[in-house]
Amino acid sequence: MSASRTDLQRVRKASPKRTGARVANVTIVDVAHAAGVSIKTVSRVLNREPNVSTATREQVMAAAAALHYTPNVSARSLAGSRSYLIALLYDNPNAAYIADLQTGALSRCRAGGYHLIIEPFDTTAADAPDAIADMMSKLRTDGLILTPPLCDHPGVLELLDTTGAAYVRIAPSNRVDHGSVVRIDDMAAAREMTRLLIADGHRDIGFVKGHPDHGASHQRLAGFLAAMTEAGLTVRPDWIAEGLFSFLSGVAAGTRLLDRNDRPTAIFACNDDTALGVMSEANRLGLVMPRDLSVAGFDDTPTARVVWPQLTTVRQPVADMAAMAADMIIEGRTEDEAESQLMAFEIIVRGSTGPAPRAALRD
Amino acid sequence: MSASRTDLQRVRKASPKRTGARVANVTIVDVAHAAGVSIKTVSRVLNREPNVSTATREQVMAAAAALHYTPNVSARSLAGSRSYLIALLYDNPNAAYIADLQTGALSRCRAGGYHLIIEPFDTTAADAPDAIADMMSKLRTDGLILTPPLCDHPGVLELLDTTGAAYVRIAPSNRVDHGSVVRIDDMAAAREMTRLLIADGHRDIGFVKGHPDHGASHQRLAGFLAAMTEAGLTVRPDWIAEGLFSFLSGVAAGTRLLDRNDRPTAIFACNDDTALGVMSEANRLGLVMPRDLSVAGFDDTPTARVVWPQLTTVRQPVADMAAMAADMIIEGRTEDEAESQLMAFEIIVRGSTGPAPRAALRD
DNA sequence: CGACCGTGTGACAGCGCTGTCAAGAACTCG
DNA sequence: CGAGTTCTTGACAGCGCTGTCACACGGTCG
Repeated sequence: MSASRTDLQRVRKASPKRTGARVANVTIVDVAHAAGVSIKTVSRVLNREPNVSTATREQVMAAAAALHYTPNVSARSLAGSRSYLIALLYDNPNAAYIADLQTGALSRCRAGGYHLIIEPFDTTAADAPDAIADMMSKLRTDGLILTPPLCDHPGVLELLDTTGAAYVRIAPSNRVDHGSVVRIDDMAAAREMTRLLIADGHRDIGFVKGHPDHGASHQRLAGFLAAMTEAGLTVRPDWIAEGLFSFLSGVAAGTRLLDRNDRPTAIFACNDDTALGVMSEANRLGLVMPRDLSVAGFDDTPTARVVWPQLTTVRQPVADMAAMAADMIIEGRTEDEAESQLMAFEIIVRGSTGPAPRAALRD
Repeated sequence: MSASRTDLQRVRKASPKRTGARVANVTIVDVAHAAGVSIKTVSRVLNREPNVSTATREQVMAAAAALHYTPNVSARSLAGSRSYLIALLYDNPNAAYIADLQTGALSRCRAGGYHLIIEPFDTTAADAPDAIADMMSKLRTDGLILTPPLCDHPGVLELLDTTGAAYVRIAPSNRVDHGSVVRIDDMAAAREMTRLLIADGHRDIGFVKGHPDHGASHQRLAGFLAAMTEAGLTVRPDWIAEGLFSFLSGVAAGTRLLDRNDRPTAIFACNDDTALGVMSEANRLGLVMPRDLSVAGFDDTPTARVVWPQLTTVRQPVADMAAMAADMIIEGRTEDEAESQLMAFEIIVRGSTGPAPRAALRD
């Protein structure tokens, strides 16, 4: 212990070119010296390469630990083929969703000695692919995680395919079999949620669509329709409202569906923000939930637990999905054959849904 | 145009060691060749160093543009003193707050050719400083942005001071004159909000404290007390409830303050999440806002606009604060004398506050 | 008009690490 | 027991760039 401490002191003093103010930098040379081997052998041990004797390996490990050695990412990136950098690309207004993705990806990155670069991109900008290419050549990222709606951007996908970059798409909507993919079964989730409403006695159920650019929107609608059909219920076209995944579009949809005499007793919105908009409008119209109206969402945003009544919704394991994506990149599972992972969802029942009002007793 | 295009082709073909699948990498050598100068001169132009003739500068710029050259960050970091990497460190449950910080910091990073590394840290873990030191030596970050509550962690501050790392603290609570700082005047903001409630006729005002570890909590309480005192109003100790910045602590505070006969007509909570908890509890107790109770928060989280009624709150320019912090690091303004920036806040009046009920008419 | 200075430019070393190759040690087998 | 094979290790080049130094040139000044 105290010996290694002394070593450290010496090494620090010996190296002449420390940029004074920075953290002390122990290099691979110091470790090699301390362990009595060549730097290449240290490199082998650190990279878990085969063909190193156990004795050597342990010596090196001990020396590295004693010196608190941490390999320099830039040097590794420059010399080798890996940069230990993963970029998370997004263009998504939903802060909570992004935060969850980051948390998940970061947990896996940290475990693997990787770091996460986050880069927001404006999907609508014409030069989005250029900006991404620029970033990739600057940083030499080992892989990209694409989130909706970026994961469906044709130009971006084309760029990545032609350059052969490693990338994983999270919850893509179209071309689901294109590239490596991590997603949930949106259709099945929406079907289950609809079944829940039906089981509560609802027969007059409205639906608010999601943003047409997100493929999940269409799958969720399909799930809704499937559940209605299998229950023998008719779907009224005027009870299906447009939506854009935003709170305000939910308010507008709420007005369309609720500010009338023949309104549905339950509304299933394509995501939580929209559902919250519907609830806000229901409040304005004096409807009490779930007595007069049941509302269900999709995503389980933090806000869903905070409104009154709390929102019944579908939970996607967003963090787990991002962790899986990071994993696939770190382990190089995007290389040969693209992989597709289907993750489990969960229906979260809270106060915003309840038994359908018995028509005879009201009005 | 077509000439340079041809050059590009040739260069790509000529360089033997492209890792096939990656993005084509134009190096500084290619640019130097195309411009007919040495690589050092190209480097000078790219780094805006002085003593380059205008003619040379323009030649180099043209060649770089034609070749779509982007300097490799790792190589720059390894060879030079800057890494073009800024780390945003956080340990904060509030996704929206972090997302805003990221957005702000990223906007400035991108403008300066920098990249943002995000690193969550568990403040309570004993080895937080070690983990940060580890990250710094791995990545050689040019600077760190510390957010609450990390920006008040004594061990972390000590580490950064001894290593001489560049860092900026966002909204620190204690030792405000320590290191470079970006913040708002929490006390003034809380005072103004309280004045607003008083101007609405409220005399019976409750307060929910923030997390005791965040200095902002204390300053906000001080602002509240100052406004009450200057208006000649007495502050009832039993109308000041503990809080932890969380929704649940808001619910608990709501129970304490509202589930009784002599309750305040207005409650000012130290942040939005807490205020939302109070509102949730008010809803449960059948109180209608703002008729029976006014509630004000602090932060202007996205949720504040989404609940019913919408929450009156204080908006901090979170993104701007992070952008300022990134700016200070990029321009090296943390080096010599520490800088302290005070940013402007804004009172956002929405539906959750209104005139005080006239006591004579109710009860 | 020679000593001196500022300006513009390039040669070169080397940042810390990994990939390649070669060489010695240890082991196998007919 | 010698040739062939595998294991273990190290020397060395070089990734793409910046920092240092040196050099050539034109201008200034006593």
